[in-house]
Amino acid sequence: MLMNCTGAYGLQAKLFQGFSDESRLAILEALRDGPFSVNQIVEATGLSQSNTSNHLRCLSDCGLVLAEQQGRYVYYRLSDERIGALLRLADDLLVEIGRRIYACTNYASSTKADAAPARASAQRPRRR
Amino acid sequence: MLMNCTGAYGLQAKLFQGFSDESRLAILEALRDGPFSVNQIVEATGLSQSNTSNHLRCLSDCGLVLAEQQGRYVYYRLSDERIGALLRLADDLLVEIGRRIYACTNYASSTKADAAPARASAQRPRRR
DNA sequence: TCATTACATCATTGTAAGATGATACAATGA
DNA sequence: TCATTGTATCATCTTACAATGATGTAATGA
Repeated sequence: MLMNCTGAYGLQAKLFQGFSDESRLAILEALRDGPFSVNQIVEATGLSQSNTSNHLRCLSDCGLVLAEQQGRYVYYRLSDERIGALLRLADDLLVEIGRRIYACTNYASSTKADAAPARASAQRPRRR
Repeated sequence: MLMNCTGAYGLQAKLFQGFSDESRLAILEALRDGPFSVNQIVEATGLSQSNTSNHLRCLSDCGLVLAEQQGRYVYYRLSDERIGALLRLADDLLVEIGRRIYACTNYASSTKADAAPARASAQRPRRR
């Protein structure tokens, strides 16, 4: 399953995990223009059909989208207008800290020894 | 590193990934009461010291917290007040969809054959 | 200079979960 | 009843990444 959500912040973490994937964000953004069938979402996002279904199941299980069957189509829509508000607020935040996030390498970057030198991180304060 | 953030929603996904961990949420919540040193955060959250440092590095790299060294202490604080607003908005959302998130099993639940029967999911619409 | 404290980093391990291709199932129409 | 279309599920692979314990390093004080 997605997470244990045992601790105090488990639910919140789980909610944010729903937003923490590029494909799911693309789906949620597409769904802001109204209910769409799976194939319409596939076309809008460029994801594969099974991948889209997987993410839709995740989003549906997490309560972020609602599904309604009409004939052989299943139409998905956002379950709450505050989802859009949250995405907008995140956009505001990104304006401020976008560059820092872009430079984010986390503590796994040194293991791959790829681009950014981990020992000479310029984002965090260095000792004198 | 944390993510590739190549696509259109890469930055947003990365931002939300910063929020998508229970330990990091606990740290962020603790930091809403003002700047704290690492040890203070360790005490407030109950995480191990190295684990706390790892998460703080992630949060710092992602721009969600700022670090300032004073003597041998490093004080961390939230980098933007909208972080608190975003957490509050998430709380509002959770009031609405909390139960559904709690029941979230995602598509990995069936592989472990543990609790919830995957074939008889009651959260999503079933065909007639 | 040495000990202690505060914090960061490293190496390792285990697990979560995204992507894919194949397949199953359901709804419609011929 | 059969073919087609729309969607869901499954098995598998691979990678990301959280946690841990050990160690490194900087700042302070004795």
